[in-house]
Amino acid sequence: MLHAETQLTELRRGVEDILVEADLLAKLREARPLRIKAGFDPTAPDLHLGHTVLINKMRQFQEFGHEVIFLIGDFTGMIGDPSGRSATRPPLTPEDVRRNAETYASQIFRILDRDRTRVEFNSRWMGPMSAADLVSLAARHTVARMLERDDFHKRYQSGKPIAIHEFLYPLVQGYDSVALRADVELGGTDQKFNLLVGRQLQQAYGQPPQVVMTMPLLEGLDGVNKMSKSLGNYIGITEPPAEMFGKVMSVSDELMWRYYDVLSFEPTSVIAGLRQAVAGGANPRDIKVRLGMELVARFHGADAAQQARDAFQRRFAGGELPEDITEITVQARGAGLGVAYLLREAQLVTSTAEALRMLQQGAVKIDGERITDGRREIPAGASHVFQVGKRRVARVTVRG
RNA sequence: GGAGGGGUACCCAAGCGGCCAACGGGGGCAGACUGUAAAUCUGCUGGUUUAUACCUUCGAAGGUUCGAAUCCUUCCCCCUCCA
Repeated sequence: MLHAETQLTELRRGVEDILVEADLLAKLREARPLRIKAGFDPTAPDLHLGHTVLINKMRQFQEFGHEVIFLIGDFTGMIGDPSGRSATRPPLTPEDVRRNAETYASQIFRILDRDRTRVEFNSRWMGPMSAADLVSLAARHTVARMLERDDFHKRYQSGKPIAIHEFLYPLVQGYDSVALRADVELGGTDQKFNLLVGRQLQQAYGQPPQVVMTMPLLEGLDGVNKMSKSLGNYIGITEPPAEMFGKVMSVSDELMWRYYDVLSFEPTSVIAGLRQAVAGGANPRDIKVRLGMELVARFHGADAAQQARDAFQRRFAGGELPEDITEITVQARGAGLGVAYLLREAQLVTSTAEALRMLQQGAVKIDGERITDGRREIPAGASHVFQVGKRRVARVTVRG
């Protein structure tokens, strides 16, 4: 096992907060595999790179020889984390939970080592808990401490209702740490309060308190908002290689470094070297290519990464067409079809008005030749490659 | 319960009787350039068989007017202050 100080240096990377760092160092010095816990929602997972910041940290612990526990909060899911939202979630059936757990597995084991990951469900210990046990658990925490949590505090102050069961969510999550005898718990910065409750409960149950590590929320492709599916600024980990690579390349040169810090597995020393290279005049594009390849390789393998890069370079640097072009057939009206209508029928644009705009802006090419006349008729039976901008391409055949 | 402020296109936000398909910003798309789907600059950013035309849109429904996002009535929804 690596020297404790060395581990700590790498583990600190990309982390928002470590509470308490001295405790972590002490635990690492014990030179035993630590139990690293991270909890996940049992709702349908569709992970993007933002989520992987946390999973990457789990992997890092794993590489250092620690025991990683992937905890699915199937019991907690029935309560619903009160953080922020007011609407209660619909309860999940056991089948839902099992199916979601499988989906999780298929996604996280692209990063984590399956053989060294322990998957747990908190219903295992929460399910059999008796009412007396629950009261006993509740007795170990105080209302005043609960009200320290920001959203509880605000709601209490403004006289908005707080249901009793909402207090149970942090308690149960904290009790999970007791049940697992966790040494470290990982979570997003928004989970800080819940993670700290775990610390307090462990002490109340006579256990050494876990170390809490919070991970920052990753900025999305726009570099401003947090990465989220609803904002559309995300890179999903199941996206096809070409898509994933392209999205990485679309990140600004500045944001690229942020992604390097929290998403890359390259050692910090290597990244520092890359920064120096760019400062010395190296093309940031090439550094970005490197990051794109690392990420695509992680989720799709090295071959796919090579292909994605080569295709990208041929297409955008070389101006070539992509290799597999979508084939579309549209119906002629009379002897043929006007270009503007054809583009709409082929769904390369959403309306005739947009087609005319694109034509006017010189965005449309037929077999590589730029055209601006939307009235041009494509005769029935003809088949050409149509491009709208750089990214929309299709081979369109006009059927008579 | 009382007083006031507001609901405008994907988002924010101007307009307050005709020149409004509606300023400006963000986002998005496109072009140029390039070192890339970076940065920068420029243009576009309701729809319609391709249109100095027509249709739909400014919370909802009515009304006044030659003409309304702009005025009136009713209704719905948000926010702030007082109690």
